[in-house]
Amino acid sequence: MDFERADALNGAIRTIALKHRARAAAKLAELGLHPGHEAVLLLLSAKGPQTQRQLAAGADCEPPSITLMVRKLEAGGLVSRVPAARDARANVVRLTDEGREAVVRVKELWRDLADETVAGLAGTSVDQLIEALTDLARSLQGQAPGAGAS
Amino acid sequence: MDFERADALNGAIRTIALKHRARAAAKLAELGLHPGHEAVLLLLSAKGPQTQRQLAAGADCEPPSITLMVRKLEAGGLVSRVPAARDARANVVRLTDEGREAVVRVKELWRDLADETVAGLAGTSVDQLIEALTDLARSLQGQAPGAGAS
DNA sequence: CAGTGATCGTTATGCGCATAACGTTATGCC
DNA sequence: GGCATAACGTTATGCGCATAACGATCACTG
Repeated sequence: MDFERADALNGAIRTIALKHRARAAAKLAELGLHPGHEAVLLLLSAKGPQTQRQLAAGADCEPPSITLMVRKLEAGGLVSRVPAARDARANVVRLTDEGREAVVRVKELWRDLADETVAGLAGTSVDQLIEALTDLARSLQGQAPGAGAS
Repeated sequence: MDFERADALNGAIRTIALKHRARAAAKLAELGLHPGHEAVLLLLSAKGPQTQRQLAAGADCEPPSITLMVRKLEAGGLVSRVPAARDARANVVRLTDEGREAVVRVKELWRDLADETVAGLAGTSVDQLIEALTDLARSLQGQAPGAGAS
């Protein structure tokens, strides 16, 4: 790939990441949340109570990030942490009733964000975009860190 | 858009942003750089010496971020800051000779990163991907923060 | 049963990025 | 010229995310 195409690709990813995150942050702020929190809440909503390790894996981030996010969500009353029954090292995180209400709003917000995100597309259909993005995301997710050109 | 598609879209963007950034960070670390620095260096390389304000606009970030990045790049000897001739408030940032050498390596790195990024694609062509991403990036860049669904 | 290694979670630290508040300089209007 | 307003850059602060180092617990082996 020549430099111009590479730069277009990398630069577009950078721009998309920044702007999308900024928009998400603006919307989440109305609920007192920050970017990343929605991933935890939606995961808990989709897959039920789970340990912080599982949350880290599901949210594509590292355990220390989960520690802080869960602490904030707990302080906000959206989530509760109880020691795991069979493993004294682990905590099981679950949604509170208040958390379940918040999830409803987060889901609406999440749909609004997606609508806004695709609102300005010029020549790309939403289906094309989603397919391309999910393909890329899956590719990056599974890839070993040393793959590709060296 | 239903929630599942919205979540696929938003989640894919989040994953792509995280993984792409992590890969970029790993590569840039070999040059003693951090994510974001490459954007500044490539901008200076492409558009010549410019003020920090212009860098902020070109790199899609805010002036305080530029202050710190430029400071680090200057400490690393890749960049020099001189007071602007016609405006005592502004600094003009330019590449040093060492910075120009670094740009060469950053460009190679940037191409490698792009190659790795598309290496695992399943059903999407590189051209489709780049077109979709640049379309989306341009859309997000120009959009007013309040547009779309409310 | 004792000891070794892996695993869960936390703390410490560092960077990118953001917003808010501030000092300094430039520019517009009168 | 004098003054209000805007613009450039910096500092302060806060969050997400990362890695590295640590204590506590589990699981596996001799």
